[in-house]
Amino acid sequence: MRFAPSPTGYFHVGSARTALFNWLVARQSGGTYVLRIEDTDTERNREEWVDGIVSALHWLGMDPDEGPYRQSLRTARYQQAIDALWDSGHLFACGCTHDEVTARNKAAGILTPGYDGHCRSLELPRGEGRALRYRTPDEGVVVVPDAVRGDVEFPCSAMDDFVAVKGNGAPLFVLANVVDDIDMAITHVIRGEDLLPTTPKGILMWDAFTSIGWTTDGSFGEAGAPTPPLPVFAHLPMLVNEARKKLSKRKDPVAVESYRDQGYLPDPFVNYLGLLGWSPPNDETEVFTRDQMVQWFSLSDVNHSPAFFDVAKLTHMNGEYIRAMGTDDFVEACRPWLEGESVPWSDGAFDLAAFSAMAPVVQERVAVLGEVPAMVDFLFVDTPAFDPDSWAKSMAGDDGAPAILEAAMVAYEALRDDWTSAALHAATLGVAESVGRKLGNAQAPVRIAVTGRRVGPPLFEALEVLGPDRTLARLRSAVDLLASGAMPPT
RNA sequence: GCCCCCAUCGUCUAGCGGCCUAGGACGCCGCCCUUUCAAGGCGGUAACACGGGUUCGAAUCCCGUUGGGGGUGCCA
Repeated sequence: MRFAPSPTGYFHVGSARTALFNWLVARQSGGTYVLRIEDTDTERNREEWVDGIVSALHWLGMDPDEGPYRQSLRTARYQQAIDALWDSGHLFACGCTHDEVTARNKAAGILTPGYDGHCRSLELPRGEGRALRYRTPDEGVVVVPDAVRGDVEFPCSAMDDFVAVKGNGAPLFVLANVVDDIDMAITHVIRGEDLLPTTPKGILMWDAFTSIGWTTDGSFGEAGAPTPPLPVFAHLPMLVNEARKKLSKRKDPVAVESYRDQGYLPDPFVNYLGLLGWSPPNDETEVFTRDQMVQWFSLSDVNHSPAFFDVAKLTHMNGEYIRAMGTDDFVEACRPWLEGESVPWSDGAFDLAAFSAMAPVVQERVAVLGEVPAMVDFLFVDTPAFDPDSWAKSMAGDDGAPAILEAAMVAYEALRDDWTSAALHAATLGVAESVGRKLGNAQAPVRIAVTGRRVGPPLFEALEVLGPDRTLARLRSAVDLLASGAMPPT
């Protein structure tokens, strides 16, 4: 099978899902999964997008068995195919522009799109500026045998003589696609449903190649093999946005790269993708491994209706996977987010040992790795960045805050030789009692003084890792800040 | 306009004629646990688009309607 994206932008989640389903069929059938870059449109393709596709597939754990092959490198082969189709009368030259066709249609009272067949029987010679159109049958139907939907019939009467070769001689999608599928002996064409309406055109062309005795050129195997039988087609339901429209590269968050950068893990990402348009046959669980997916997957179980890409559910699943990791693996996975360039602390301030000590309680609290730095930044900065709302509510807005902070300083000072979360817990409990509050309420000023926020990892574990010197210094400066009435640094 | 596809909770889905007073998951709401926040536990909210058939029996099969989507490029 082949995964055949066009390098016109970031790697799309819909493309990732298509790649996955191809990969699954390949893995379970012993087939070869080929990456083919469909870059015949030189205007819109850029090499950097090819790199993006390759690296995204690698991240997803779906490196191709072969490729990337590039259609842009196979123009000579397409030329042979064009000549063969021309010589056998399947193509005719047409110099009409889109505007001319529209104008003629309009003059004839037809306001709807479609080629009017103007040059069909003119027998124009091939030449610069003349496109080559495929002569579609006037009647009959083309059946697309689809592994997901069954046979889908398209009446030829509704099929235009479509352009197969541009006026400058460059092949268009359908032609390059079919020629490659033949040369590569593709057995399964698994792609998005948006391609379903163009499939009958490809089938027509495939049959034409068969009828003229077209043989493979040996670029992907044995030369001279006859055109293989039609592949199995499978058109996957579209991935849609909240408005139930096809996911748009411009308007929707579809770039796989951005999910990777936010700290989504490849395994839950692939797991979630597998749930879009398919579900395991046992209906026992939605969380499964790649191996299980390979074992259970079947094209015939793929749904027919569009699926909404739900980031909330993906995020939940990502969190489940994070929580299931071993601590060491979690720490390792976090490192790019902690040792990169956009961390909220200065160079060299990061301390892996300190983070590792906090890791278990952090791990339970993040759904994506990108949330980790904000969870532990207080450990690595000189002065915590204070959240204005937290300060306003539980410090400036709480008359009891200074007393709590003072009492905490005294209690913690005595703990210097027994600086453990358990001892800190007990001491803070004592502070709370002394001011007549519950622990949950009394720990708020301490938490803000030390971490800058009302919300964060469990306080006593955090204090233990921070150590007595910094903890006490922060309590001191919070008291001073409160006394001065000044706003804290944010 | 024409061609094609689709239709179960807000979302992803289970269901392939009786096991369905429709199950699970995400989300949302409530309670419990609790050191804030999470996590976890328990409970709740919420769906077979509509109309005809077929059948002893239909969410499941057929037809139609409506609604949504895709295609209709010298893009892929």
